[in-house]
Amino acid sequence: MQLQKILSKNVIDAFDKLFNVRVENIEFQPTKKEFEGDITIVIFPFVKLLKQTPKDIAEKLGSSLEKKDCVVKYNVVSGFLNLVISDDYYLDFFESIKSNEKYGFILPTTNDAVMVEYSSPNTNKPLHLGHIRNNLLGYSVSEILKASGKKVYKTQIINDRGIHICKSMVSWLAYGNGETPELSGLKGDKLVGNYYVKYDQVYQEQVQDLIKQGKADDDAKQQAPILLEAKDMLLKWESGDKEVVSLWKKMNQWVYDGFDVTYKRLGVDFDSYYYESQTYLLGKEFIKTGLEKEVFYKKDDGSIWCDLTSEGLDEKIVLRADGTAVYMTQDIGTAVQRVKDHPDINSMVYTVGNEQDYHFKVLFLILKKLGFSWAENLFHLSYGMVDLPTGKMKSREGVVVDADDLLEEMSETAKNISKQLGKLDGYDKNQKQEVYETIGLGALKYFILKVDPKKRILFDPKESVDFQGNTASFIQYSYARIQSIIRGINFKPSKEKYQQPLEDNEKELIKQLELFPSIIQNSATSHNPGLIANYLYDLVRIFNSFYQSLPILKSALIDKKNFRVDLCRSVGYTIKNALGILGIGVVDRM
RNA sequence: GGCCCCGUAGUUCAAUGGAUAGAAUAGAAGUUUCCUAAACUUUAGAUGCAGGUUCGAUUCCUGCCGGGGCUACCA
Repeated sequence: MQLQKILSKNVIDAFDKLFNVRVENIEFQPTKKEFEGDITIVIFPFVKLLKQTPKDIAEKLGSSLEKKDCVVKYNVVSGFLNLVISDDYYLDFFESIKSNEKYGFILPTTNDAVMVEYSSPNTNKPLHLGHIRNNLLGYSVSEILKASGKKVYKTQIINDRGIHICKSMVSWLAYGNGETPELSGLKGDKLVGNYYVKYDQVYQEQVQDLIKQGKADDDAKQQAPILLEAKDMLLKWESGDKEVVSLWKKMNQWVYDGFDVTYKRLGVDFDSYYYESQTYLLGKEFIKTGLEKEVFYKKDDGSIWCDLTSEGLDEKIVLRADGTAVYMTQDIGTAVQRVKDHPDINSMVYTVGNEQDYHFKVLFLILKKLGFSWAENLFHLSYGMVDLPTGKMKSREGVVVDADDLLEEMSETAKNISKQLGKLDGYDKNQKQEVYETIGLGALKYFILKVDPKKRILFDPKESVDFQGNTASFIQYSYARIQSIIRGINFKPSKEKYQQPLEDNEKELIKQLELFPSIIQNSATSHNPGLIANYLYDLVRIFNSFYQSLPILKSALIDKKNFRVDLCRSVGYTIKNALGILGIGVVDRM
């Protein structure tokens, strides 16, 4: 049984007996290292309730807890009751997890199922650094949720329709000369991206021309010929024009194939894909339903709106006057479709940048108004932009860090450093490449994930990914050292052999191990982006490996006295720091 | 203008309303008979400003000052 549960029960009983008061929530926190003790109860909240001084309460409570179960002794510092936990408790606990191979990785499965959406790129631009942040967040959150015992469906919404796609298509038709990924050797997403850029160039030129001819700015922007072409194509597409649809399919496939290469290298995957082209019609249906239910209303020009002013928001369009779908229409359809396809899900997470905070506020509200039960459990995992030293990334101006380029660069950097250090001599070519990828991508992933998602990241491709300090490579290095130690030992675990009191860093290790499952659980349930970012369970595979090695290592600590001395002196610090880096030095819920 | 997010050591990041605000880097000074020095030890250094709430505020509230975003019949 977990420490917190034991103590919680005892404290509640004690309150009942001593003061004749039922208390519900007991606050535990780790004892600061300056004081004696392992776990601390904050007394202040009870002062008003009991009308006694904090010291008195703490003393009474302390003496009643002392010598019970795992509490050896206690001390009181102002309003803090510090409890000292017995070594036996730690050892017993350790014995219990030592045999459990899955300890800390998977919590008991529940019936909860959640769908996590991430990535969701536009099909006319290659993936960039912002998508990398998105993918890493979404994937990590999925893994955390899985570890917390939930069934997780990883998915994405592919924006495969709309005016932007038509822009690339128009541009390719006009300037492509039949270019394909095979002919050009370009990744499909890159190729299509080029034509989107081309479209924008031509469009800007045409707008300028029109302005020179005396048109007003706004008119010029609306009347550029290439835009009209694209709009025309959108209408054709929506009406199912064969040629348009076939071109659309072809170009989209190029893009998907290109994306897949990037996803694979990044190490993320999806259980399903949703295409807006397949859900926007369903969305339109629910616009109709909403209109009947008077959740929406129609304006004179025929456009349909949702009035959210009573909720403190404004009016939002949900269907254009010409009857075509907008973003909101599609998102409503997509959400409904997902629940239809997966009746067990009762919660959804959308990993989308914070510039869409408002959109999701509105979407969730509309879905609630439409009366869906699952609409109560929708969560927007919102994250900040990734800035470059040169300023904001702007895809239209070509100021972006391309995802593929970045991944390659990280791997190259790892390669160069490894070569300098000469640590990989004796590995064959494939092994080396694998190590470069692990190190390079690990550095990137950790660098991005360690930051609170809400915050902007300043990313300097050249300098910011370091290989020292609070970095993935340091953790990887620790892991490698631990493995190398373990390789050298044979131990036969036996509690009886252990005579000496636990040393502080040993005790700390066990505490951390005990804590691990609750960290996962709290990360998963709190929906707190900060927690999620900091307790990333699935950050590269290194983390898993790292934790797997800890119980083994701890056994060695306990059972091999001779070895133990060396280990504590030379490796204790490594582990401790690695744990600190992983963000689990924060013992707040034992 | 309205709404939302962010302001913590030189820098990059932490801190369920709790004890003396933690790390890492960069700076200064040291450490190699021992498991891989991509390491370790010591040292100095921070809550934008002003109020409020309370036993206690980096955290909650208000105002200001900075940075960013949203405020499209774009997605």
